[in-house]
Amino acid sequence: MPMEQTSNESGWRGSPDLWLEAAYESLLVSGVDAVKIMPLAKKLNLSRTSFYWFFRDREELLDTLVSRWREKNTGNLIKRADAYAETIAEAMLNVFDCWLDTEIFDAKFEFAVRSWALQSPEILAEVRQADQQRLDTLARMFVRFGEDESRADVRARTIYLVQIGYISMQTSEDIPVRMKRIPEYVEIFTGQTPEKRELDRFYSRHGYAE
Amino acid sequence: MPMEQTSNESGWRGSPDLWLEAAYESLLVSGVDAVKIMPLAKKLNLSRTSFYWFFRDREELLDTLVSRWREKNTGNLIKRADAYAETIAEAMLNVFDCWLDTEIFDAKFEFAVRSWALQSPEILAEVRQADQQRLDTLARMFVRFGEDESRADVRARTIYLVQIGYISMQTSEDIPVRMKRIPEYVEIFTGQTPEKRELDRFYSRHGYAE
DNA sequence: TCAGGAATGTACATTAGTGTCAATTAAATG
DNA sequence: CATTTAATTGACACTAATGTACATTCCTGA
Repeated sequence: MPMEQTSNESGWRGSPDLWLEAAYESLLVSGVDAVKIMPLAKKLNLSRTSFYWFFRDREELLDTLVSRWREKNTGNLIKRADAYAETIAEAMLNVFDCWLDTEIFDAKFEFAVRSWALQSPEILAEVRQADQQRLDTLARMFVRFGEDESRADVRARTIYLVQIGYISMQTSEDIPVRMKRIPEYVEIFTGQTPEKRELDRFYSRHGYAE
Repeated sequence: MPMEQTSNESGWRGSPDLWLEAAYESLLVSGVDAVKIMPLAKKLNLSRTSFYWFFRDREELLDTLVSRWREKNTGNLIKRADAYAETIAEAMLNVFDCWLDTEIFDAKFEFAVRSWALQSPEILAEVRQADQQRLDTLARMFVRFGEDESRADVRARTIYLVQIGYISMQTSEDIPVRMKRIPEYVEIFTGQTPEKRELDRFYSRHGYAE
């Protein structure tokens, strides 16, 4: 039976995942220009050159990071927007899951990639494509609940832009503060007041008691 | 009479402004890590070392860029939000001026600085302070028109976040598209439908005819 | 017109990164 | 236990950037 190839399960110290994880962390806290082999090696206490055993070059490492981002963030957002809901308010709350759970949507990762797009046309193209997909999905959600196309589009934009804006602000308020604002956001975004039971379902799903 | 010290008015080829302008452009199109003396020198067709006549070092150049940003963007946004208005819809439209006129608010500059904040705690502190000032001003605007504190706060956030999000998306739609969306945004943001004459005043101010 | 300061350029020393290669070490496997 | 394979390493060659020292050029005003 083959051994699991993740991390340092095998007696050796290094592994692609180890380097990738270190790269991911550097990207998040200091941006793409900090993702350099030398500093990563120092962080991992490995010789710089052993990196080349796992990756052809720095390029390849960065490409892997992008794939990771694409799969995680865009994928999950679309899933949430398409999830079952009885009212538009409930659907909205489903989407809000993304903004509260790092497992579903990685905001720091998102910001890091968007900043990266500034210096790389290829990344910019990736980001634009993601934005388009996400906006389309959100607009579709409103149409599903009877909003007309043009209105659905502006509403989708509002929601999405607020979130991207929030991410760009890099603020991290504590959960209670954000939870308090939720009903008001739902109302502004959908034009509908959420039912108490809808909110309760949402709060409980996030392990939050009023 | 002293000669004007801007640009290359004075028979010399170089000047602080020349370097600063080149730095500004590089920052905008490729991010702070592209603001390096060697490439700038190449761009300006000057010897790299003559830079040191005008600036102590790279640090000093970057500091100058930050001051520029602080003065332009935050300053003007606050002015717009405090401008005279008869209704909240009109006030909102005043603020929208920022999002349509590069002279008033430099969105690319804004994004570049925010991305820069990722790798520099000092810049992050600057950005946070700016956000706070801007949000406060916007909230004050809503309070002025009778909104209660908590509601004013969420509304201010919504508007501001949408704009920051828009900037982060780095999309550049043409003016007609954006203009079409304006009335809907006003409605979502303020809860009030703008009067025709208010919109007309806004459109004409931006040289746009329906 | 020429002295002196403003601006530029050349040469040098240093640092942080990149990637290649050949030698070596350590685990897994027969 | 010997062999193979996976992973690690140090030495080398290279590039792009930083900043300093010093000589040179060019404009300006006395």
